Amino acid sequence: MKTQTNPTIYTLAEKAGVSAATVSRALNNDKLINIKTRRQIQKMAEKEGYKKSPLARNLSLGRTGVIAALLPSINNPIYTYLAAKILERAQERNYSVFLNYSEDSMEREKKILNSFSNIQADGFIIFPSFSDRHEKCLKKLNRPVVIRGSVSGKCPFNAVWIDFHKGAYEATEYLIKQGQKNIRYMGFAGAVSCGDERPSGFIKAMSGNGMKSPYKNIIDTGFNIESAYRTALKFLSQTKPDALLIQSDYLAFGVLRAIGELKLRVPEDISIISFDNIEFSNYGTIPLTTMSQPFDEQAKLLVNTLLSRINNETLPVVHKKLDMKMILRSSVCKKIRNK
Amino acid sequence: MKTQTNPTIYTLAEKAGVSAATVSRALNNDKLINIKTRRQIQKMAEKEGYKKSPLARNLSLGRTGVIAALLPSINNPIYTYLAAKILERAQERNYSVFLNYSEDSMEREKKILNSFSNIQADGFIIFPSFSDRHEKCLKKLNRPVVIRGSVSGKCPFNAVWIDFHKGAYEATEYLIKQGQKNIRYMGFAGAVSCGDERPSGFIKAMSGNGMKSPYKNIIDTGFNIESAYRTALKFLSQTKPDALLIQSDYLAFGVLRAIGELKLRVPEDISIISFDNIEFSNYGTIPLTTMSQPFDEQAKLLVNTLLSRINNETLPVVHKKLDMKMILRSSVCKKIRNK
DNA sequence: GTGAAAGCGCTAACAC
DNA sequence: GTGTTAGCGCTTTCAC
Repeated sequence: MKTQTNPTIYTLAEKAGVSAATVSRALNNDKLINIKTRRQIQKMAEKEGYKKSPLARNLSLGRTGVIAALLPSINNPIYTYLAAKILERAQERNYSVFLNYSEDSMEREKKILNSFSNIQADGFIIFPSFSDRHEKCLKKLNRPVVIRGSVSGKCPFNAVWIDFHKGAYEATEYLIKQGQKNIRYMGFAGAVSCGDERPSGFIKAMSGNGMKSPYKNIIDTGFNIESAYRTALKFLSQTKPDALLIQSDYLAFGVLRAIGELKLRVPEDISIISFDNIEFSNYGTIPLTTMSQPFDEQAKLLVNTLLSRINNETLPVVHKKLDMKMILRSSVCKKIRNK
Repeated sequence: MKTQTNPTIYTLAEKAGVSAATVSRALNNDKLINIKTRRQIQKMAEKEGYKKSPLARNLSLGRTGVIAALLPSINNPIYTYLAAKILERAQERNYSVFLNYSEDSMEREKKILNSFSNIQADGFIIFPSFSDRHEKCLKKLNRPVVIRGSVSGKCPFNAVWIDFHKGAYEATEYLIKQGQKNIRYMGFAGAVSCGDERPSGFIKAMSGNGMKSPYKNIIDTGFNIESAYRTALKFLSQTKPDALLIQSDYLAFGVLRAIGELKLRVPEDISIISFDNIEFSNYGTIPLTTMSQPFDEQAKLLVNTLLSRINNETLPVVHKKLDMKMILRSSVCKKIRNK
């Protein structure tokens, strides 16, 4: 019972009395090989506990078997969740994923993007969070890329994104229908420069309802939860809007802290709708009404389009927009006006 | 300006008029190579945009360059955060990480563990969440393992864990000092079987203060946030304890929803301490007092001990216990008794 | 239908 | 101090 080294196609070949090439073909279920020998070899491999070496395989195939991903943040669960789903999908297809997070700095985002040309990956998944001016950089990669974010029709890369414009529009309309008048949008202003269409959806709904200067109703929270908290604390101690539309559930939790400190009640004093439908949004003191984005479908789409492109570089570029769904919970109420 | 294939040690060797072996050595900064030629080759590699192929390197070195990890859950941010930190540390050392989540099923945990013997990895990081009876299974792996969880002194694997016992003890003592009397512990009972020492710390503190039958004060919430919510809703509509000690911030958010629905206030009606110090615990309507566990240090320790072991299998087994720190926030108050 | 042999890009034992 | 060579485990072209 000695510790023996793992079986390889050579040891199998020897045992089976055939060549290594035959074993290789048989294990890849190559139709060229006689069905009987094929089965026989497969059975024997199974029995010997044979495991393909991805390393050797990939080296031989001239690929790396890794896809590199750039995501915005480690703290917002939507991204770690998406990352986990991307991982799962990729692992199913025998790819591994090299994860990177830009966190809250444009410099870091650029740096990582540049470092991507040093890392050999078969393809890239990019969530731009500070700038959409990455084209030259991504072109230099010289490898398939899929962007998670809205792009113009002529963008040469695959892209999948969420219809935040429509989502924000619907959410705002809903608030208005509930009798809310003084509504503010809160979010990271920098996101607009890389295709965040929530503000524009908000503005469209507000102007459509005859409200003046909706642009002034947009408040920059900064990128992270702490800055959202601080901004909200300052803002809400001066102003008492009826309702808030918040860029993400994540930032909403920052705002909620400010609301709690100011002894305001949700939704009686202030209604809230946010975006994403992270698991936490359904828990905590007040379950949040939110615009849900599809997780599994999105992750699947991201890795599938990328892998198809990797395996066939001549495929046409695909741009795919996904819809949101409103999840009604307890953070919005009907506004009763007594005047 | 044609698309040329990447430089290899061979193309470099040719250009430099030396052998490939020399290039390889120079790039590994091997002292054997004349310092001048070394620098020269390094410079040229830089200039030509040479990138080492990890595939070829690892194949040659007879390793895979991957470490496989089994974590409990994709939803509790503490694990995704820890995962991200583990990833970072591993990437620094040129290892990639194969992540797996057992989610809420013992079957899945077992299945993944078994599948680990099929995946060639250089080492394993295991967070047991349902059972600690994995020894035979882990032994079969025949590779270095580090366990994140408490183990007995004779456990043959590396392990690092958090001193939850002490943490729970201190948290409970603190509640008692604040005048809380009727205190309950809520958490996933199944965790005890794999070394969760929070309940025992809680019991020790409670009995030490002369409270009778502290065992009855332990409530099983199940594994996930939804079951924690349901359990709390049922429990709290019948009983009104002074304070709750909750196994994790994550589960606390489930409990908070129940508290919110029952129109109870934190901390006026009920005080709360939980564990982990995830980012969310500092936000939401009420910032949570929590027992913080070290993230960065933990991740570093996990991958460092594993990698040392991988590179030197004769190293002694290390068991390392990490301390918690109490983070005072707003979910606990002094209990004023009027009687 | 199967085998021989070269090649993927690197490392390391051995020779000089 | 540097070169030669074999080898890591697989795929695939070309022969037979």
